[in-house]
Amino acid sequence: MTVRTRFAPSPTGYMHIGGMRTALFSWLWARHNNGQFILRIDDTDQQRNMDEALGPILDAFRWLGLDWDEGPEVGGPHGPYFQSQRRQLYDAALSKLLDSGKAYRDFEAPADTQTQREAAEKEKRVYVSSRVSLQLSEDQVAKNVTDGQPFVVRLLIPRADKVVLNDHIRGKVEFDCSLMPDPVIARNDGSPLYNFATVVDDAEMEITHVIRAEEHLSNTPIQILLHRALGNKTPEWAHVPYVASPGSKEKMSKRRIDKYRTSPQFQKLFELGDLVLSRIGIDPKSNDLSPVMVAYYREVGFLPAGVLNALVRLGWSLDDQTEILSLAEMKRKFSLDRVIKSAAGLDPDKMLSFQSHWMSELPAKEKLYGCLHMLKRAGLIDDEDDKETQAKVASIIELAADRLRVFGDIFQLDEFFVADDELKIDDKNFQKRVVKPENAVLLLHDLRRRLSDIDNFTAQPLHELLQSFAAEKQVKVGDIFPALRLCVTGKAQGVDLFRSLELLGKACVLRRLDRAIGLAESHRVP
RNA sequence: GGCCCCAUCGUCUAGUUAGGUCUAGGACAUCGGAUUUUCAUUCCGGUAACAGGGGUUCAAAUCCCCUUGGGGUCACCA
Repeated sequence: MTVRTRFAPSPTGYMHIGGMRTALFSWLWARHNNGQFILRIDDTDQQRNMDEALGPILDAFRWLGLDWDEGPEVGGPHGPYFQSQRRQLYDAALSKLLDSGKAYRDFEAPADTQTQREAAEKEKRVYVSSRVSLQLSEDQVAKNVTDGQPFVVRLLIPRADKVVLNDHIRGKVEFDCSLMPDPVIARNDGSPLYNFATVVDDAEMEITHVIRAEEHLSNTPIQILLHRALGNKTPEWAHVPYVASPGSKEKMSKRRIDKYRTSPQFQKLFELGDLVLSRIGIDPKSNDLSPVMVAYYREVGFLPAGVLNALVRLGWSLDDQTEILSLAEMKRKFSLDRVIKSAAGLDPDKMLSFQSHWMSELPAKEKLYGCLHMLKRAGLIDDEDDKETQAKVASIIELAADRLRVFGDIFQLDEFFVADDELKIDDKNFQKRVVKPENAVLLLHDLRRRLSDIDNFTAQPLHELLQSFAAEKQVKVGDIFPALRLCVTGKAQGVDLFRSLELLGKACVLRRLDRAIGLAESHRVP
């Protein structure tokens, strides 16, 4: 039997990071078993712009490299893959249930149903459907229908039964049917509801394993009952725990983003994100893009491998050691029985650590392209394809080394891209190391002269020059290096100073030095 | 509230199915130390957990029960 799994998102306009993890598990299980992964769009209740709503979801899959064998854009033998276009299937299944008496038309007014529900709640009694419409004779039902009496179709729950499911992750779970109201499976106009459409589609698409989030566990007995009523072979189930927000056990949610913003666990991620997004023209305070969404990580400059690695280790482990896994390895080694049962909180720190690892593994060329793209978006370079620009950026990346965890980190080296008079100088440190010390400006004046005299403006000679300069002036290198750094990069610390000087070039270094000295002097004489 | 699910370091987890090899292992974070002109890296080391209570057993993180805590779900949403 070929394993067939599916992911069935509703087109919401964004891809949830937790949903992505569920999808990953589902994809992994299919691929691990050389099976098929199907994407189906649950749009029974949507009337919005499909491109806008579905685009980001497909983009997220493509970005992470999770392909689908059947679904939107690729089609397949069980299409269409949009529930809104599969009405005939649902109609047929509905007639079948109605004809066999396994479902019934319920003419009870919604208000009445609601009242009973509330009454039951008030009396602390379990609510089950009144089934008054079941008393109606066949003729009466027919008459009601022709009269246009509104109704819904409900599945007739076999109240004497128990539903036992053997979940791949949760083990044996039992539900008592006597406690279940008859669920509505179709509206008056015959349009199907989620539970019903899902069952019809899962059967028609020959899904063998339904791998989905834990919150669907309570839907499962209904779906099993529906499969039985329809005479389908019931698929196997695996209910994956949801992804919780950092430091809590609550399901991560787009709506709580403002709360996450102030959570200490999320701090680093938001700081990083804010910095990068504001550079590339995305309002970081807008909630259109947030760490709840897959797109956030792409925009900030995460690698698919980093995100994937973080996601797969959320609720799944291979053994007591393995942390780093490529997609290919995951595919080989994934198994459902090693998925944990409890909800796991997303850990931004660990995510960033995975990301750092995969960034360090990335070939230089790809690092270059990623950074070029970022710089271009921020307007810090004009032409991504310009050879000279590429060579410069490549050198900067090499300088940055492991400081570059995400592509957006390239902005922390913006001193190499901004115009001299736009260089921002860390004022607090500038005061401390340049303005306040008695001899600093004097030393810098001297140093400037020496620097302008040097012909071979490369790291090694520069280093030697600085060293002998310090010795000659009888100052500690620790006094002069930081001051110089502040003047030419604006920062108190950073990448190798001498290679930075080399890269910036003599002219630029001298200009910046002049500007900084001027600034320091004007500071001093207020 | 009903139903269902879950419970090991701050976090992600190994160990639970087949009780002993667990004085509970790893990773991230954190704190020291070494390296580094600075920062980052790297290396070395430290702190840190079986929710509580009862059983069963020679032996319990592991099995059973209760309590507590956390979560999900209770729609003519998906």
